[in-house]
Amino acid sequence: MLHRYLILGLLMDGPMSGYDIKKQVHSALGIITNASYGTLYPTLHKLLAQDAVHMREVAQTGRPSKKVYEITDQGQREFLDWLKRPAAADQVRREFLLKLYLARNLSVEDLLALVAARREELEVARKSLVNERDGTATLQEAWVVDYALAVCQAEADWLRQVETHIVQRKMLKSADSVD
Amino acid sequence: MLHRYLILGLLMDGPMSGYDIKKQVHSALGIITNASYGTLYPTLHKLLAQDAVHMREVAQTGRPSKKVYEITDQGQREFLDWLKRPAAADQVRREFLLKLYLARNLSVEDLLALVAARREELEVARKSLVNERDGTATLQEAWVVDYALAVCQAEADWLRQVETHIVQRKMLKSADSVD
DNA sequence: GATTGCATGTAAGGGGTTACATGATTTT
DNA sequence: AAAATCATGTAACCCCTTACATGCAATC
Repeated sequence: MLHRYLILGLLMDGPMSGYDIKKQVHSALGIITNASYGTLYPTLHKLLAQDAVHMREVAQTGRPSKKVYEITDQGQREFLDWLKRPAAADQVRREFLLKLYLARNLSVEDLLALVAARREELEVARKSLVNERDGTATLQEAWVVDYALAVCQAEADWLRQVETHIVQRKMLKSADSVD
Repeated sequence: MLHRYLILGLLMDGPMSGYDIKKQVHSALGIITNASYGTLYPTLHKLLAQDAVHMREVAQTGRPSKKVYEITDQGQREFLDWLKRPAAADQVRREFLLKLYLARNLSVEDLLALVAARREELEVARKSLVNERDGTATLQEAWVVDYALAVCQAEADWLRQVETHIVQRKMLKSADSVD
């Protein structure tokens, strides 16, 4: 469903091919979705069958011909309706959080290793987001990147706290065993 | 896949029925997943068929008999292997972010309404998280709630910035039209 | 007498990923 | 000669949600 509106929304700025859409998703929207061709093309076909878009084939010299999709009036109406409705709750599957919750079964050392690995991942993500932030062309793109940066930073801060808890508990335990 | 390890992880603390698992998911793990019976029972059946758990039926007086699942050695190995592997990347679908990205097509008033609605939602979520935080029994539960609170706060702060941008742009526009 | 809690499940469908398949052209 | 870019798609599968179906016991 999300990808239906994603496509309609991109087509609001002008006709595009499926390939063009994929490119834009990959470059500017990775924070929102990782949609692949296996999602994008079938969704376009569905939109076409439902007259939310229409399509014309454009021949090109030296390149395969492409199918350019254009949003219809009906499609525009559907998109604007969706846009004004309050957003559905985010669906986020956070494997790392689950691991942390279930980590009673892990030694303190393994736990710290898990946390450290996550922090490194976050740092890598943060750096690439900072780069991305410099290349943002529109205000909207900047908002999305800023969101990702804010969440990234919040998780990093939280992780530092978790790390402190773990270390404190470790010290308590060793104090116990010394007594 | 997530729910496979979730179940194995909960069974590491002792045998449980599917119903027990559902209760624990609902009370302590709502931030991580909202798994319903439609996920939990079939996953248990799969785990059973693969000898990661075994099951015995326990008759009860005055209540329906229940099927108590216990993790096997093989299941424990599988779980601990998973726990030590670095976590898979979070899978996300953030509808609100998508709307904001595509909101070029919205009037400033509608945009501000969208943002305001989101801020209210966040405030409601924050309050219920603060309550939940008070009721946490284990360190792990507290970590999870703290994570949710941190992300919630980060998004609220970011939204305030976005709101400022929108208002500034609005003022720029009206200054233009005065000239 | 109605609702909530305990306890189990299935069926249909939605939304998505991964891998595969094809083929020309341009760049390295 | 190999790899990347342009361009389209399908098939199989996975995970999960929603809605439905059942039935007894305890509480309000």
